[in-house]
Amino acid sequence: MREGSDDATRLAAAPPNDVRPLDEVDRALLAHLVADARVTNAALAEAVGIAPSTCLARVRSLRERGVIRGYHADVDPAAVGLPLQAMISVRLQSDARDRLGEFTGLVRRLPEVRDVYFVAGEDDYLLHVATAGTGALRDLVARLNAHRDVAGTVTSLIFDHLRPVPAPGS
Amino acid sequence: MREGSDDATRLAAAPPNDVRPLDEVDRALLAHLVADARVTNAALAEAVGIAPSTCLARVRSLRERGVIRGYHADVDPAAVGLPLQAMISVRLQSDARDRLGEFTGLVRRLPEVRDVYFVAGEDDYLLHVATAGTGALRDLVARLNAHRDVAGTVTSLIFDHLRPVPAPGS
DNA sequence: GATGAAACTTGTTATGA
DNA sequence: TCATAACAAGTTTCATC
Repeated sequence: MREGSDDATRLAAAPPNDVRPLDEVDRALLAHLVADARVTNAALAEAVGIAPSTCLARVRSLRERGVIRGYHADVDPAAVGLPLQAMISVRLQSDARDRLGEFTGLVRRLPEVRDVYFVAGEDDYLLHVATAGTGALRDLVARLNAHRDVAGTVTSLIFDHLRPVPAPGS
Repeated sequence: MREGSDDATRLAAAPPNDVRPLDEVDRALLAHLVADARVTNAALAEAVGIAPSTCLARVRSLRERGVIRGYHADVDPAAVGLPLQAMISVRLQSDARDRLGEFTGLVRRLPEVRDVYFVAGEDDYLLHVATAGTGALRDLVARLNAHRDVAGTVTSLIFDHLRPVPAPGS
C-alpha cells in the first residue's frame, strides 16, 4: 500500500529502506545483473572475484534488502502486437488530491501502461503506453479523459525508446 | 547502429523483424519471463504446460528473433545513491536534424540517463534520469543546455515511478 | 563475512517416437 | 512436439577459517 490507508500511515515518513552503503563488490554484482539478469551464479562470482557461495549470499541479501527489486525479461512491444508507443501527460482536477491512490491504482492496471511517472509541475502523471495502433491509442486517451478526476491530457507519439544498460565495467 | 551511418542505411526501411505471429504458448512464456526472468526452465515449462526441452527451444527462439531483447535486474535507484529522479524534456535546434544520431549517442552514454524517449511534437527527447541530488541534477541540466544542438529544456521532478508488471495470468 | 568442497538440483543435449 | 535418459553444469549447504 504505497498510498497509505489511514492518517497514521499517510503522515508517516517513508520506510527506512535499510540504506547501508554498498561496497565495490555489491556495485559490481548489480552492474552485471542489470546487464544480464540470467548470468549464472558461478560466472557472476568469477566476474567479480569472489567465491560462488559468497556471491549467492550477497545477491540474496541485495534482493532481500530491496536493492534488487526483481528480474524481468525485456520484450519488444512491437513483436507482441503493440507497435505504437506514446507518452500521455495527465493533469488531474484540483479537487482530486485525496484520490490520487485511486487513480494510480486504475492506470497501473491498464494493460497498455508500461510506466507510470508521478511528477511535480503542471502535469500530475506521465504515462508511457504501448498500443496496437492509432485506434487503440485514441480509445485509451478517450477513456482517460472520461475519468472524473482527469482535467486534461496531452499525448506525444514515441518514435523510439532506448534504455541504456551500462556495461558491467562501470 | 540504430541511427544509420550512410545514405543507404538511413533511407532503408526498418529491419523486417520477423513478425511471425506468436501463439498462446509464446505469450504465456513471455508473461512469465517478464514477471520473473529467473524462473527455471523446468518451472517455466510446467507453468505453461509444455516439455522442458520444448520450452528451452521456444525461449531460445524468442530471444534469437528479438522478441526478448534481454533480461535485466531492476535496481532501486535510491539504494545506489540516486534518489532524485526527473523527466527532462529536450528541444533541439531546428538545424540539428541531421545530427540526431550524435545527440542520441551522447545522452545514452550519460550514466544518469535511464530512459531516452524520442518523441514527436514540440519536444524532441524526454530523458528519464536518476541523480544523487539537486546539485547533480542541476549540473546535468546545465550540461545539456550547454550543448550546441539544444534549444531548451524543461525539467519535472519525479515523485514516484511504477512499472506495472502484469501477472503471468494475463 | 568469506571460503572450498561435498551433496544436491537443474539445465542441456541427444535419441527415438 | 514430446518423453526419456545420460551427462554437464549450476546451486546450495556446511564446516571452517
